[in-house]
Order: sequence, then C-alpha cells, then structure tokens
Amino acid sequence: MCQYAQVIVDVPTRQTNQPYTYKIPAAYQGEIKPGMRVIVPFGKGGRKIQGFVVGLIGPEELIYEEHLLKTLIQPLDFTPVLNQEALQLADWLAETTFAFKISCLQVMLPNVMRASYHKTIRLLDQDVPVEIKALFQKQNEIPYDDVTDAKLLRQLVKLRQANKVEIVYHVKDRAQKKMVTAIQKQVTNEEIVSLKTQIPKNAVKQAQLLDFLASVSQTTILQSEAQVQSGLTAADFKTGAKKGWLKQIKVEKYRDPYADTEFKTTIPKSLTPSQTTAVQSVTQAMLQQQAETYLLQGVTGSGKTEVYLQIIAEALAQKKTALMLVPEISLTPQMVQRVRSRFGQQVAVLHSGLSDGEKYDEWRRVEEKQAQVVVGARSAVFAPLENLGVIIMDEEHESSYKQDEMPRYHARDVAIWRSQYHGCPVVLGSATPALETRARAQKDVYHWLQMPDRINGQAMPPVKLVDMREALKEAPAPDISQELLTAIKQRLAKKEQVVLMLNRRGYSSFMLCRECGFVLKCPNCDISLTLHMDTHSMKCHYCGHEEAIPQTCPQCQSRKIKYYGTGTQKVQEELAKLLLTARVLRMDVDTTRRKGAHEKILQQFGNHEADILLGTQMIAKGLDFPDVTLVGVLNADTALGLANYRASETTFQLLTQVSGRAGRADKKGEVIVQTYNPEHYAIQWAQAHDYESFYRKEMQVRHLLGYPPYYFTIKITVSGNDQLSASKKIHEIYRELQTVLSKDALMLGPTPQQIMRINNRYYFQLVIKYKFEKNLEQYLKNLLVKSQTDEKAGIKLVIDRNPLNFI
DNA sequence: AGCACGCCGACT
DNA sequence: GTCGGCGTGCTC
Repeated sequence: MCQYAQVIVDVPTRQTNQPYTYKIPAAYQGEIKPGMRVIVPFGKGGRKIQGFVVGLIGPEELIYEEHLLKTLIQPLDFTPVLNQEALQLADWLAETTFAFKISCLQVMLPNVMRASYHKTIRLLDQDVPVEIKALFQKQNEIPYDDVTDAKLLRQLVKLRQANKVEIVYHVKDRAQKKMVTAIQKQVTNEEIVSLKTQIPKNAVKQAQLLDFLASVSQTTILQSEAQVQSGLTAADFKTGAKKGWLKQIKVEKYRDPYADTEFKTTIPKSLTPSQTTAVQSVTQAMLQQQAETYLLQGVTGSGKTEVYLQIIAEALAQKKTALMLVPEISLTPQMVQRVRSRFGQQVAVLHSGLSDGEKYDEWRRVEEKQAQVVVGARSAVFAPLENLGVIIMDEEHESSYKQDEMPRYHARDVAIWRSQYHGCPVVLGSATPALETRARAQKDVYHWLQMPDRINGQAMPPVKLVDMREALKEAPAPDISQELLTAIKQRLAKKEQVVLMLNRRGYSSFMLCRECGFVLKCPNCDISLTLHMDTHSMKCHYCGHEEAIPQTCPQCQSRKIKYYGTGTQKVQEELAKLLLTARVLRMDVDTTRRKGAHEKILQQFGNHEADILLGTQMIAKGLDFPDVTLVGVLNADTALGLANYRASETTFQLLTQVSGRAGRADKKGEVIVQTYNPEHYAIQWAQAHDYESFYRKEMQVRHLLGYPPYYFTIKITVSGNDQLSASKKIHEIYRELQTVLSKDALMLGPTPQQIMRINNRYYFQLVIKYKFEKNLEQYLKNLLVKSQTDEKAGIKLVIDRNPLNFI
C-alpha cells in the first residue's frame, strides 16, 4: 500500500508546529518509519532541509490533494533514531512548555544529529562576465558564503534567472561514526603450519605474521591491538590480507572519554536502617512496576549516593536499566568514578564536557543497549534507555535542571513522565528539597523517605553567624572579619584546609567615582561593568563588551574613581596581604572557563597543593575533601537582596549545602557565615540546620504572597530593539489576557525586567498566577505561533511555564 | 530563507 | 494605463 510521511520540518525561521505530508519515493516505500530523520524539499526555492517523520498515513487519510504534495528526498537513518516513547514525549513537551515540536524532537538527540545546511553555486554556462569567471576560477562549484560582494551577488541573481548558474542546497548529517580496522583470521592453525613451509626463507615478517595468527583465538581483533601484540606494521597485515590469510574489516569504534582512567571496583557498603528502608521501598516499587515518585530527603553525609547505587544495582539485577541525573556542576570525576567503579563498562556518561563526537558515541552505546546505566546532566533525561527500572535525580532542587531555552522543560517533570510511561519509580534526592517537592511529599503525592542522620554519626558542624554591620568596623579587610581571619589562621597552623565561598550572584566589583557617584556602565546593557584584574579590563557579563579600566572619572575627571564591591580576585588580594604564606586557589567562572580547568583545580586542592579554596557557588556542590575543617561564607545574603520570590529558598539551600562541606571525615568542622541580615529566617534556620522549620516558614510566606506552590505561574517576556515597540506588545498581550483570564487569576506587571536593557535589547515581562484557567493554554499556544510574525520587526516573545525566577 | 502576491508612486 | 518599489504571507 502506498504511504505518505508526516514530517515535522526544521525551517530555520518560521515554525508551524504542524506536520507536512510528503510522498515517499517507490524505492523507500516500507522503509520509512516514524522516528527517522529525512531530507525534504521545502518552499519555492526547492531548498533541502531536515525533518522528522512523526507518522505514516494511507491515501484515504490525505486531507491535501495528492498532486500538490512534494516527494521526500531520502532518509538519513536506516532505523528510527527516535522511538515511540520519544515521539510521544516530544508531543507532551511541546504542549506543556509552549515549544515548537521541532525543538522538542531535536533536544532528545545528540547535537551532531542536527544536520548542517550549506549552499553552493554551480556554474552551468561558461558564457558569463569576466568577474564571475574570476570568482569561480577553475572550479565550477563554489560555496555560497564565499560571495560577500553585494554587486557580484546581484549579478548572480540575474544569471540564475538566465539559467547560467544554479544554487545547490546541501544537507549534511554531522553524525559520523568513527571506524577502525580490525582483522579476522581466515586460515586454520593446521593450514598455518603448511603455509609456513611454503613461504620463502627470507620472508621474516610473513613468518612472524603466521605465528601471530596461530596465537590468536578471537575471531575479530582490532588491528591496532594486533600491531602492538605482534610488533608488526600495518603493511605486514596488508600483505597478509592480500595472501588471503586474514580479512581486514571496518568496525565501529566508540570514543571512550574515560579510556585512560582506571577504576577500582567497589562493593556495596552495608547500610544504615534508614538507608535500607529507602532502598527497599524503591526496589519494591520497581518490582511491581509502579510509577511512584519518592522524595529521598537526607542530610549531607547521610549516604544518599550509596542508596542510589544499590537501587541501580537492583534495577540491573531485575534486568532493567537505570537513569541517574545529577547537576552539571557536580558531575565531577569524583562522582562519575563512584558510579563507574560500581558498574564498570555498563555506564554511559553524558555531560557538557564531552565533545559532540563523544556525546554521540555515548548516546549510541545506550541506544544499542551496550550501556544499561546512564549518568548525566539535564539533557540525559532523554537518554534512549528502554525497559527503565528507575530514574534517580540527585540534588533535585538545583536550578540547572530547568532549561532556559526552548523547550523550557524541567528535567524533573520529564523524569516523572518517563516513569509513568515505563511503570518505574523516580527518586528525587536532596538535603534541601525544592519547596514544591517537599509540599507534594506532605500531600502524599510523593512518598517521603527521610535520612536525618549522618553515616558517621557526627553532628552537623556548628555554624557561627558574624554580623558584618558590627564586624566591619574593626575588620582587617573589607570582606574578611576578624573572627573569620582568626579561624583561618588556626586551621592553617594545624595544616588543615579552608573553603571560602563568595556568593556573587548579581553582585561584583564595579567602578564608582567617590567624587560624583558615577558608575561605569555597559554601553549596550543597563548594567555596570565588572572589573577583571587578570585581563586588566572592564567587562560586561551579559553581552561580553570589554573596555579599558578608567584612570579618571569620565564624568567629572576626578582621579577618585575606584572599584567597589566584592569579587573573588579582590578577596584573593586581601587574603594575600593578610596571610602572606597561605596558598590560595581561586575557582570561579573566569578560572574554570577552559575545558578541564574545574577538575584540575579540585585535584590540586585535594592534593594539598593549596590551603584555601576560594570560589563562587560552584564550590558548594558535592565536593568531598576530608581535610577541610573550616568553611567560610563571605557574604551570605546578597541573593536575598534580589527581587526574586525564591531568594530565601536559594539562600537557605546554598548555606546548608556549603555547611555540609566542613568536617566530613573524622575531623570536626566549623562554619562561619558573614552576613548583613543575621536575623533573616533563611539564615537563622540554615544556621540551625533545620530544614523543616524553614519549610514551614517559607510556605507561610508563599501562601501569604500567592506564590508557588500555591499558585501556578507563567512568565511572558517580550523583548525588542526599541523600548516602545516591546512595551506596546506586552501591553497588548496584557489587554488580551484580561479577556482570557477568569477573576481568580492574577497578573504581575507588565513591568520592565530587572535589567531592562541587555545587549541593546529591551525586556519586559508579565507574570500570570493562577490555579485553574481553561482558556489560558489555548491562548498562549496561539500567541506562540502568532509571535513569529513579529520577529521580523525584532520583537521576541518567550513563554516560560513555572519560571524559576521572577520579580 | 526565498518567492509570490498585492497595493501605492513615477513613468511611457 | 503600466512598471516596479518592497511590505506581507506562505511554504506539504
């Protein structure tokens, strides 16, 4: 029967969110299946683009006249790259996150499977002007991008109409499997004996080769390995192939990012009673194929990782697969090693540090069922595991689980969707669960598993608050109180290590004129420039603008323009002055930009090559250094000042997490927190290590102010090249929403964003708070498709469901 | 992106 | 009355 393909196409600009129907060439009838990538012609120019087949229909289902349909050009895959689950998940993602279907399909695949497009110009007739001939030189086809001259481009357009040149579109699949040579023995050992008598006496290499072949028992061996083992060269094997002794074949090679790392195997540790309960509850659900969600709330050091590992082991024992999600930042070699050393080669690791090729290889190892366990960051939630036994999400409160570009999904929601598809449990682990997660556990939507005690029975380290309003008066340096300095000196004397954290979010050093109050700002964004001592320049963190450090104030010419505020570089200088001999390692976005720099710094610190590790938020996560006995937080509360409804929650989580870094082994730890808001409840309850009290207090606040989890929220952001058009658009949406929404819904705004201008774009936002709105979804879906027409006028619209921050 | 359609101003 | 300017809309 003749079939037609329903294809979601990857149109670079306009997205329709609706499939297009294509004829399937006779040669491919029956070959094309849903989930395959295909190349299709699109638009008047006959340009080729990539698309995904999402369904097949018969002639009776055509709603479009047959002769109007185009024919797809070719499939890009032999077998579907997206299975039925992925296709359904993509539909759900598009619906719930207000995203284009194509972006949902693409997000599930490694980057290299997104085709690259390029155009070439082909010369069809030699009768063209000299300058065009010069352009082509001797070739008759050149890349389109080589033509930059506008005059030549106009000429080419004319020539094209005269059929003297044509534009050829290319779709290139960037997914390249790496192939290597392997050899297969073609002769038996008996034959080798007789062959050896037949070869010339001086053919030493051939004799060696025959001896080697006699010694191998495997049917297939990599030639590179054979060369090492036999001491022969590639040429010798080629001779062998010519003589028919062996066959050379090409086999797929996976680029193993952990090839040189050795892993010691570890055995499961014995569990505490609360760990045992957790493991048993989850494995029971796994056995009965129940799609239940568990909140595993365990304090730092309560042994959550061991629980994860034993649950994964149980999944494997039940011949199922397991998916473990961790925040990107804690996907350190330490973490990977812990999983790898338990499950070895069955583990595939997916994170941003891998090259595109490596990611593709790991993805294929999963797809081809060579790996049963996947450990990875956010996007790994789409790993093509079949027969899932469990999904684990460590540090489930982390904001990096939410993608901040389309599709704006939260990995937690995807994990729960997949668990329902597979009938398997989800484990959400955290010491400081997101408020909505903890609230769902309260309402029995999730099962609540608690691990309140540390494994080694140690108490949480004492946390001391230093009121900087007072302490600043006699502080030895602007960012370091006397109390903290004394504590640091004590540790250094005992050869113990110190971790200092600078909470830098939304706060850094900028240039301020003490004479006239002038602040040096970015010319493109409404934000002050940040001082970078390493490059001796002023940089904008939003658009990358860079300029020289001013010597005099541009406004009043005073020389009293100085930096103000706190940065890790500045603190490092202060430390150097106060502690002449201390070795300080700095870790922030600037020192970790290079690939592998992050790991290197941690390794150096672990090897005691430094006494103090000074860094931003990134040092708070999942690090485990036994000799760290003091953790100092230099400024606990800058995040509280930000106008964001989750400020208290993130501050509490950060402080609790960083406190857990002190005294993990047998040595007693201490935490010192410098703050200007010592009486704030987030800081008070963090000091007391009391999540429950914080949770109750914060829930009250959210209830009072009508924030999540009491309300659903959707944030609409409009940005434009000029302030007026963006403002007009958001007000237009606001007026429309007034007619769409019921009386129970609330709207915040429209307001200009915190930083109204970024990279010369103006941002406005509008937040909708609601409990149930039957018309809202449909309105927003239409708005999304309609909004594309405004993009030509430079107006961009973003719809974000459950945004992680808004004013 | 690229091409057609369509509605206003300067021209044969 | 016609040519062509490019604003607008659509692509199976």
